[in-house]
This record gives sequence, structure tokens and C-alpha cells, in this order.
Amino acid sequence: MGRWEPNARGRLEQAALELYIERGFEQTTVAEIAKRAGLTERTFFRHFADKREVLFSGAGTLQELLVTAVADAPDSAAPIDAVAAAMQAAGALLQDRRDSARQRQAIIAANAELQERELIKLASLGSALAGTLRRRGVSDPAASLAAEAGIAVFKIAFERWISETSQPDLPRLIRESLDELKAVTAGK
Amino acid sequence: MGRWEPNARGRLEQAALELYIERGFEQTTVAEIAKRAGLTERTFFRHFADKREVLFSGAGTLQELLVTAVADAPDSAAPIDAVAAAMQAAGALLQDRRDSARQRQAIIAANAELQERELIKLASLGSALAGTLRRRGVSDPAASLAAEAGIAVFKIAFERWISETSQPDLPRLIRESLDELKAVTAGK
DNA sequence: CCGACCGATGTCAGTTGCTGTCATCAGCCT
DNA sequence: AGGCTGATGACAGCAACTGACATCGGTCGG
Repeated sequence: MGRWEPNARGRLEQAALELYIERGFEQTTVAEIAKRAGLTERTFFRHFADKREVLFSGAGTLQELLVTAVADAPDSAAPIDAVAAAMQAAGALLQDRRDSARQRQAIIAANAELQERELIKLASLGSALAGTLRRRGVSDPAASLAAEAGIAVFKIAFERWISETSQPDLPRLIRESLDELKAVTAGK
Repeated sequence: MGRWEPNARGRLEQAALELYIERGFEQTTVAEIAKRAGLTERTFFRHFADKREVLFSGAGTLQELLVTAVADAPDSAAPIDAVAAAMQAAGALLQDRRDSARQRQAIIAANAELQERELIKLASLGSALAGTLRRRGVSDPAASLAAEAGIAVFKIAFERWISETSQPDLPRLIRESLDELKAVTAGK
């Protein structure tokens, strides 16, 4: 233990989330976040690259999860199915945190800069998944397209999951979204 | 005519492009851009919402183009083919500006903030195309998926077009990318 | 047990993106 | 002539972010 209160990073995340909800992202200053966490502005920027990143701390873990899920898929699985299966596994983890997911998504939906950050995280995920598919022997245009298509499937399923008044099953929505994509791209 | 040199906006665009190439995006200040254009920093922000936007002034036009192309597609065209045809039309327009496209893409590739901006422009394009498809009678998950898939197809074709040492035909790359997507999503 | 070292934090000054506000100055209209 | 308008300049100010240096406990080798 150091001489300071423990878990500075966690306190900063918590404080930021609260303030973003209370007054919105733009109306919150980093100094306010730091103050609520009992720290200084400078320390905030030692833990997070910028004011947005505090909302995306879980992205790295999620990406690793999906990458290993794709890497561990049976060899018999087609690329798009390997990606979709990984997405369903991730979806299952989100299933019981729907309320926090909604809250977070509401914050992001209210601010363009946050949407930009989310999009680049998804793009990074796409590159990682494409790389994993290539390591499984999938050749290049197919690997990138399967990864991008998988992300599109997830995005649309996630939107529906968040916006439904009932509480649908996210993995099921992902599977349905994948089936819909397959139908839509069924060649003439 | 006013009392000032004409085409302030164009001069700002030109100056920004030059400086972004000369020293990179981050190393260029808005004050420098304005000075090279013979204007002030304040005037820059009257013409462009922020320092990045100056690289995306054509996005609106391109989006309108694609939306009308999808809207004007024959009723017999499947959603994904209507989108792909629109992408091919846009690709044909880019075909003879490959050098400037490469230059621009090199600037964007060197900076994460610019990549974020590009991604949100593509996302906005996706929403617009999905809306157009819906107006054509396509139901919702299919419309969004067709639009997103079409954008993925374009992204991957564009990357190849930019990175090839030879000078391939962009519309052809788009068609090939679409075929690849159809192959990849061919359900079992 | 002591002093050197280390890692997390604080302090402070500075740059830059971006905004609000008011002044200026031609041309245009009546 | 006089007033209106639209584009620009001038200036002050805020907030995000960075670099440099100080501080303070704990740890570890001697």
C-alpha cells in the first residue's frame, strides 16, 4: 500500500461516470472529475490519455477476449461463423449488465466525440480480428470482410438490445442479425 | 465581391493541406494555416468547425451523391446491390484523382484523431444509406446491415486501391470486394 | 537501522484548440 | 447620404493537455 487512498484509477472512472451522467460529457471538466476523486487534474491524465478514454477502459480486455475466442474456434468453422460465435460469447457477458450498458451508451449517444472514440475502438477490434483470421489461414480480403461484417452484425444487434423495452437475449439478437446479413448478401 | 481576396475557404483548405503534408497534422497550428491563407485564426473557425474538418469538406457532397444513387437504383436491385452500385459510381469519380486521394489518406493514416473523424463520416454515410433503403421499402435490420456491409466493401476496396503499386480500377475492386463478401457470408 | 532509490502524486507554467463579443469596413439598397 | 449587411479582425478567456520539477512514503541493499 502507498501513502495514498487505493485505487486512484477506479475512483477517477467512477467520478467521471457520475459527472457525465449528472451534467453531460461536455459540461464536465477534468478538474471536476479529479476533485471528486480526491486527486488533481494532472493525475487524471497520468491514468487516462484523454477525457474520453475513461469511458473505454474495458475495450482492451474485450478485444483480447474476442481475439482468443476467434483463435480458439474449431477449424471447421467458417470465418464469419467464428467471428459471430465470438461476438455471441461477448454478448453473453454483457447480458446481465444491460442497465450499465444502457447508461454508458446514453452518454456516448449524446456526444459526437465519444461516438468517434467508440468507432475507432471498433475499427481497432476489426483489425485485430482480421489478423486472427489470417493466422487461421484465411486469405486477406476475406479475413478483413468477415471481421468487418461481424462487427456490423454486433453493432446492429447491440443497438436493438439497448433500445428494446423488453429485455431481449443479446446472443440471440446477434445470431438473428447474422442470419439477416446472410440473407441480405445472398447473391443473385 | 467583397473587399477581401476571394475564396477564403478554398485558400484555407489549400494552406491546411500543404502544412499537414509538410510538417504533419499535429505539428501544424491553426494560426499557421490562417497566416498562410492571409487570414486570422478566428476566420478559420468561421469556415470550419475544427482543425480536422478542413480535410473532410467533400464528405457532404459525396454522401448526397451516394444517397441519390441508391434512391435512383432500379426497383429490381437487391439492397446490397443498390448500395454496391452506388459505391461503384462514387469509385468511378475517384478513379482519376488517385494521387490526391493517396496524399489525403496518408495524412489521415498518420493521425488517430483524423481516423476517428473519417470513421464518423462513414458511420453517418451508413445511416443515410440505411434510411434511403428504408424509404425503398427495405425493412429495418436488413437496411442497416446492407448499408454497413456496403461500407465495409468500399473501405476494403479503397484500401487496396490506395496501396497497390499498380493503378487498379477502383470500381472493379469494389465489385470484387462485394463478391468476396458474398462468398464469405454464404451460409452453410 | 540507515540512506539511496523508486513510484505515485502534487505544483506550476505553458501551448493550443476553440468560443464569445465587439469593432471595422466595404458594398448595396433606399 | 445614410443605414443595413456580411465577412473579417482584435481581443479576452476557458479548458484540454503536456513537460519539468518537487515531494513524500515505502522498499531494499548494506
